[in-house]
Amino acid sequence: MDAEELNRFIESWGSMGILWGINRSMARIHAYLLVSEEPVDSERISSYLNISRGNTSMCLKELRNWGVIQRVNISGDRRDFYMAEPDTWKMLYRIAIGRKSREFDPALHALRHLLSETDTGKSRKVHERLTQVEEILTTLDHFIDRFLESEEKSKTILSFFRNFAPK
Amino acid sequence: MDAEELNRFIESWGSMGILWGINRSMARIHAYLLVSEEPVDSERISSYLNISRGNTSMCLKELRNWGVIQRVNISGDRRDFYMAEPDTWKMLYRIAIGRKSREFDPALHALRHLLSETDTGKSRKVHERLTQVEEILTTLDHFIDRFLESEEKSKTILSFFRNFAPK
DNA sequence: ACTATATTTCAATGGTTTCTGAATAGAGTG
DNA sequence: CACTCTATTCAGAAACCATTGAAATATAGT
Repeated sequence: MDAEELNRFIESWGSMGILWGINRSMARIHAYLLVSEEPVDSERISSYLNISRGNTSMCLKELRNWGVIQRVNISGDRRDFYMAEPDTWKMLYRIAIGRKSREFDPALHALRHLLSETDTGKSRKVHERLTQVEEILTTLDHFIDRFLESEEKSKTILSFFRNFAPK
Repeated sequence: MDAEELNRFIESWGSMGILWGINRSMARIHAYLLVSEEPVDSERISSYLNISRGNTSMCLKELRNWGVIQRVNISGDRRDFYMAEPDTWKMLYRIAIGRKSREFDPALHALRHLLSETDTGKSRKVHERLTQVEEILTTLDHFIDRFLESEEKSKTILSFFRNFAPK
C-alpha cells in the first residue's frame, strides 16, 4: 500500500466517520492506526495528519474510551504509543455498543417513560401507534443485545445472516 | 395525554432525532404529527412548536421526501394539512432505508473502492484486516436489504427476532 | 530538586449547520 | 383582474461544533 493509497484510505475512512458517529479527526487518526503495522506515538500522528497536538491528544483519549485503540508502552521510550484494536470483531462491537448506548437506549427509554405516564383512554389511536413503535424498538433492542453479547455467539449469528440472506 | 406529557414526548423525540439522522426541528414536527389525531396545518405546527414559518415549510418538505408524513387536502379549506404516515411499519422502513442509503451504502462503497485499488502484497496484515471489515459489512448489507425488502417479510423476520432473543 | 520532554486542558477561533424573517410566488375567489 | 390568504425561497443571523495553540500539568531521568 503506497503513500497515495494510504492517504486515500485515511481520507475516506475519515469521511465515513459519520457512520460510526465519530468526527473526522478521530476517524482519520483511527484509520492511520488501522494501517500502521507498528504502534505509533502521538507526535508522529499529529505531524502526518496535520492535526494539532492538542486535538490529537483529545481524539486519542476519545478513541481509547471507545475501546477501539490501545495505548502501549515501549520499554526505554518515555512516549506513549498507540495501536488499533487488533481484533476486527472486537473493534466493530465496541463501535456498535457505543452507538447503541448513546443513541438508541435513551430514545427507547424516553418513549417508554412517555407511554407509562400516558392516559390510554384519552386518545386511543395515538397511544396504539406509540405502543407499536415501542414494541418494535424493544424487539430490536433485545436482538442487538444478543448480537453484541459475546464474540463467539455473534459469529454464529453472522453465519445465520449469511444463510438467511445469501445472494 | 395532557399537554405536559405531550411536550415531553415531542422534546425527547426531537433529541433522539440523531438516531434517525434528522435534525431537531424536523424530529419535533414529526413527533407533533405522530401524536395528532387529525391532520394539522403548517401555521398551527409553527405556532405550537415555536418554529418559524419558513423553517416549518422546509422541514415539512424534507419529511415528505423521507416519506414519513403525508400532505392531505381538506375540502373547502385552502390550506395544506399534514399527518404522520399512519402505518408504523412503513414509517420505520422509510427511516431505515433513508439512513442506510445516506450513510451505510456510501461507507461500504468507499471501503470496496479502497480495497480494489490496494496492493495486497505490500502490507498483508492491513489488507486482511480491511477485508474482514468489508466482509462483515457486506453481510450486514445483504441482511438489511432483505429486512427492508417487503413489509410482510419483515414482519416475519421480526417474529424470528422475538424467538431468537426472547427474555 | 531540577531539567527536559510528553501530555492534557481550555479559552479563543474558525467553520458548518440550522433557523429566521422578509421577499416572492402561487392559488383560489369575487 | 385585483385581492387575500398560504406556501416557498433565500440571504443573513444565530447557534453549534471542531480545532487550534498556548499554558498548565505530569513524568522520567539525572
